[in-house]
Amino acid sequence: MGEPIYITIVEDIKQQINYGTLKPGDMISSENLLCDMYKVSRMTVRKSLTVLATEGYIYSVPGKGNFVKEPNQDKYILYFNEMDSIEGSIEETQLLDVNIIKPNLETIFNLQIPKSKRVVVVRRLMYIDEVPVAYDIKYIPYYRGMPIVEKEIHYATFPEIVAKKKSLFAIKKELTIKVQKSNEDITNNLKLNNNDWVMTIEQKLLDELNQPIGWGVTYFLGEYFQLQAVSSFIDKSNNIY
Amino acid sequence: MGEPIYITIVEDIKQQINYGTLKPGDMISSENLLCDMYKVSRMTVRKSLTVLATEGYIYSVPGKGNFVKEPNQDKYILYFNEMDSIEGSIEETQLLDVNIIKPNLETIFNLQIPKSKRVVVVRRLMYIDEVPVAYDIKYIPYYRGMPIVEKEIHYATFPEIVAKKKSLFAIKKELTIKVQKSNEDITNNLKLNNNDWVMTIEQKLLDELNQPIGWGVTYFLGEYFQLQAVSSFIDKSNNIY
DNA sequence: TAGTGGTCTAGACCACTAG
DNA sequence: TAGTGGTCTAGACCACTAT
Repeated sequence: MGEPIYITIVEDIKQQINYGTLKPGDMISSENLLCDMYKVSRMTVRKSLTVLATEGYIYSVPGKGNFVKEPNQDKYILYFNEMDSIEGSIEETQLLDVNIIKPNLETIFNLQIPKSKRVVVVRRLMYIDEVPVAYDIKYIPYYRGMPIVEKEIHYATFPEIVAKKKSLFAIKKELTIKVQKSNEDITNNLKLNNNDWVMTIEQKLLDELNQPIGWGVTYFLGEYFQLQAVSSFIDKSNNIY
Repeated sequence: MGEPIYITIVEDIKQQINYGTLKPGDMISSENLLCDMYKVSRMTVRKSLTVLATEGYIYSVPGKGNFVKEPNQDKYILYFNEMDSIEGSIEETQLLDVNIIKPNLETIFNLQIPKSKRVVVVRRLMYIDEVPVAYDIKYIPYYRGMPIVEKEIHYATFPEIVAKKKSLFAIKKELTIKVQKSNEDITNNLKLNNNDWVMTIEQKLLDELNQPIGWGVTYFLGEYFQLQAVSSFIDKSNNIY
C-alpha cells in the first residue's frame, strides 16, 4: 500500500471510465459526495479530480459538476528530430554551405519578413553508410552581428541554431509532413532518379509572439524514413468546456 | 484583474524561464520562500508548481527542491484520423469487402494471435472528386458472434470498428508513418503507375493490457496527403527525475 | 538538525447553476 | 435557496536530503 489516497480515488474513477460504468457526458459524484465516500477532505478529492482533468478523463463545469470527457481519439504524441528520426540514425553530416541571400517569395511568406530583409541559408546533407539519406535546408532571418560559425551549425538541430540567446522554452514549432516528387536540386543532392518521391518535413519555428524565427525543410529518402506516434489523451487546458 | 493568485505565480515563473533568468537545471525558490514572497499559503504555491510541472516547465525532487526542466524539443502533438487527415477531406468511402481469413505471418505477428485464429479483414477505398486517394485495410481478430454489419463499418474509424463494447479510453494506439513503393494490390486499387510511391500509415490498437485488438494500414496518394504537428512540452508524468 | 517537498485536514468565502 | 465547483488559509505530520 502506502499509495496516497488521492491516487486511489483517481484509479477508482479511471476504472469506472475504462470499463464503461461511467460514459462520456456522465456527471461523476460531486466533490462533497466523494469526500463522504472516501472520508477525506475536499482538497484531497479535488487533487484527484485535477489529475483526472489533466489526463483528459474529465472536465468540470462550475456550478454544475464534473463530467466524463469524450476521448480525443485523433490526438497523438510524435517524436521528431531531423538528426535522429531516421532508421539507424545519421552517421555523418555534411555542411554544404552557409549563405546570405535575398529571400524568394516562399521564404518571405514563411518567415513573414519584408523582401528587403536578408536571410541566412544553411544547407546540410546527412549520410548513413556513405549514402546521402537526407537533404536539409534552413532559412533564418539575418541580423547584424549574427554569428555564423560553421562548426556550431554542423551538427545542431534547428532550434539550437536559431535560439542562441532565447530560452528553448519560448520556441513553438510546427511540423508539416508530406510526400512529394523530388525537384532537380533534391535529385542532385540525394542522388535520386528523376521523379522519385521524397518524404518532406517542414519545420517552422515561432517565438513567444508567434513571429516566425526560422523555417526549414528536410527531404528524406523514403527507404530510410519512418515516424512513430502514440495516442494521447492529455490535455493542456484543464478547463475546456 | 480577478486573476487567481496561483496563476500570477505560474506566469511569473514561466516568464523567468522563458527569458532565461531561470535556466534548465536551476533550482527555483523553495515553497516556503515563495509563500513569503507572495504572502500566500503553501497550498496556493503548490498549486502553481503543479501547473508548471504538468506543463513541463519544472520537476521536483523530494527533500531537495523544484528545478527547471530541460525542454523536450522533439515532442509534438499530432492529429490524425484516416477519414479526414487528408487535404479537402474524404467525400466518399467505398467498402470493398469484409472477409474472414486465415492470417498471414505479418498479421499473426501484428495481432499476436495463434495462427489458427481467424481474422476479419475490412478493405475500403476513399475518394475525392471521384478519384481514389486512399486504400485502407484493417485486420481484427474474429470472435464468435461478432457483428459484421457493413453499414456500420462503412464510415467508421478504426477504434469505432473495434471497440464496440470497450470504452474508447481503454484503447491505446500506435502510428507508424512511412513512404513505400506501391505493390500490385495498391497499384490496382489506387490506379497508380507501377513503382509509384504511397504514404503509408500503420495503426495498431492495443487494449489496457497492451494486447493488440486491431491492426491496419492506410495507403494514401502522396499528392493528397499531409500531416500537421505542433510542439508540446506537456508531460504526463509530473515527477520525472 | 534544519530544510525540502508530499500528503492531508477542516474550515472559509466566492461565483455560478438550478429549481 | 441549496448545491456545485474555484480559490485560499493555517495549520499538521511524514519521508527525504543535506550538513
